Amino acid sequence: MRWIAKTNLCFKSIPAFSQRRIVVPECLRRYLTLSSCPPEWSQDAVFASLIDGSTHFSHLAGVHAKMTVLGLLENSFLITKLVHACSNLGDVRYARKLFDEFPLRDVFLWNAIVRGYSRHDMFADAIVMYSRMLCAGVMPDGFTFPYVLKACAALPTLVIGRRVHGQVFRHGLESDVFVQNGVVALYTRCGDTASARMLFDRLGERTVVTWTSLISGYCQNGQPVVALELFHKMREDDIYPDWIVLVSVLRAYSDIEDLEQGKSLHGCIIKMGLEDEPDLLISLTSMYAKGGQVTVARTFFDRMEKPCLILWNAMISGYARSGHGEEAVELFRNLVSLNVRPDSITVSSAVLACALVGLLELARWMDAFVCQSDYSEDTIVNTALIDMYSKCGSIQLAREVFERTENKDVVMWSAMIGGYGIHGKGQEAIELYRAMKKAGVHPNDVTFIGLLTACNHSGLLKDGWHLFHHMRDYGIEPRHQHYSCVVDLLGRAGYLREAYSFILKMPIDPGVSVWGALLSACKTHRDVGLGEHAAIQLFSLDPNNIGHYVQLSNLYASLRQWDEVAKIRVLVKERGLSKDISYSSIEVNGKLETFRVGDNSHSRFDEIFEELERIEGRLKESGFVNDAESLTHDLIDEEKDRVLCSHSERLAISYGLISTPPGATLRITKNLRACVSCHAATKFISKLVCREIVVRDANRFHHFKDGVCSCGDYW
DNA sequence: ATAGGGTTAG
Repeated sequence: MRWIAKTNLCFKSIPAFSQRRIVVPECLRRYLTLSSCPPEWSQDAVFASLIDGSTHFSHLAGVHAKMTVLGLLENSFLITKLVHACSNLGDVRYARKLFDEFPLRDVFLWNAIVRGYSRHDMFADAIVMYSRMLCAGVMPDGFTFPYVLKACAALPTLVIGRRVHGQVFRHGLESDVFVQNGVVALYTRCGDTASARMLFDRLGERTVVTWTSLISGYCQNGQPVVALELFHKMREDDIYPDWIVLVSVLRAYSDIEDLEQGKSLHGCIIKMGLEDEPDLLISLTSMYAKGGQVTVARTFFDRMEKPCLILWNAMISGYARSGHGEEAVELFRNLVSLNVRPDSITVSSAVLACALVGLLELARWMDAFVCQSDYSEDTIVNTALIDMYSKCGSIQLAREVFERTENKDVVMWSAMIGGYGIHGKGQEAIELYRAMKKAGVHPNDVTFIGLLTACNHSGLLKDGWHLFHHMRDYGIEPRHQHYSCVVDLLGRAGYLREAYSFILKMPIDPGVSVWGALLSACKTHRDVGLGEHAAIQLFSLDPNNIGHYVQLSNLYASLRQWDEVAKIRVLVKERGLSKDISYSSIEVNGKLETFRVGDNSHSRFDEIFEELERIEGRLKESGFVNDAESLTHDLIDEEKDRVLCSHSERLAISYGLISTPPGATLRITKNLRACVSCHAATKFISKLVCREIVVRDANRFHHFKDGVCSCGDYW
């Protein structure tokens, strides 16, 4: 008894100690070595404390051994506690062993084992144990269902979940808040927000958890606006938000791209004193990064001494999603060098970032990384790789990834089809589509966007038209993108009137993309009347987008209507817009060099300019004439030549020619669409210098070889 | 003992 007194620990203080979850102290461990318990002690209470105070599985094993010696294994209360503690400390198998060895199981013991499996994501086992419990004739209670429902929510279908929901009624638990929260979460997690909403509306009692389930459900099913409405209703109901519901609300603001509202919520979070909640910090990081405020996001990231993987992922994907590909790749390299193990989300975000950067050499590095990682078979990662390679200019390497992946889903097929699309390989895209159907994979709306784009870029009017009408056979309702593809298709081919009447017959409001497609077609075919009509729609729908003004101005310029061009320039100035600066980048030795129009800042400018002049001279010799239609100013011919020759694309080509070995492919990326004159010149140059030149413009890829372009002058 | 959240591909 003396050792107890010495440590100032009397029996009364044991429960307090167990609640604080302190490591089993030495004194209690010594107790385990005694052969019997002092008679005035309650053995049960001491062992309960020992179990609760264990912080390592080895402690529990010791306690279990002692219980065996003392013959305490008949006590269902203690066994339940042991099972519970074992699963908490990570050894569900040991918990199951204890469970199996104890034949007289009450509802508490059953709950403990179901909970153990559910908490460790072993959902099938949780459901199996639940059904065995029913077979054993034990009545589930209000604690059983939350665990079981959580397991059901993780299954891909609602079949079992619905059955369990029925059993909730049979056991009279339809007014238990915890159980009902589980049911609401079940339906939202399985994507059935309608059922979840119906249940929610009928509930008598709702806690912040109930609201959170539904709000996050709407977020995950692409209805952030509804999620936000619900959040405001929740506030009207005087439910005080906690940090978990705010996670979903931040995501909703991020999804509707309303950074201002997000910022003001951030202010509230600071006032509520929740800013240091690590998991809320992840949401804030993600929101700011996706919203383009990468510097702010980065300060959150840097604030953490040891960021968790999800924070890494949020930062990397945030960089990528806001167009900061290089920063994303750099951060991914940081992670790798710190020996942090990436998961499939990290890797797919990094692959997405590489697609954005566009360097083929970087793409190959990323591919090699994936191949030696745990994710070489991962469908999502490989889909990202296919997209990456096609955006980095190599449709062949994209196809290799496609071929080597075993499990192809619709998304992967669609990515490959879309890849052929932006490379102007319409026939290949259609062939692949046939193969996909043959493989028993059903197309979705994205598949058709890829197909229609492919038809567009290859001028396959009939095929595109046919495919568009084919969508309905699959029950797919066309979206804006599909309609704009068709308008593009008709418009490029010169069927401007048909395109316009097609727009008038659309069942949904034609948006920016549809009118944009029409305007662009009017520019190609120099139809001022219809072009102006399209432009007026665009100016009211999307007044701050400089691109529409440039398009209309170019249309006027192509018809030499300089007065109109000047009017547009005034309009642009009035609205305070400025023209996007055009630039081209070229990949040399795995590095990007960027040029703007008339750029003379490069260290090798003299050599570049010399090469440029040499090339222009040879072009003229072979009869090439610069087409001035893409200029918006009324210049004399000589000036036009000078401006066109110093277009960023030509500077990039010249630099490529002097800094790579003869015959090497040149890979160029432009931020805007290819201009008519440079496109024609590049075709000539490819033949003149016997080089393949790959140009990625804002829309698609052009492969120049032997004087022709893969786009067939159709872009 | 219970339920809710954050990061990926077209």
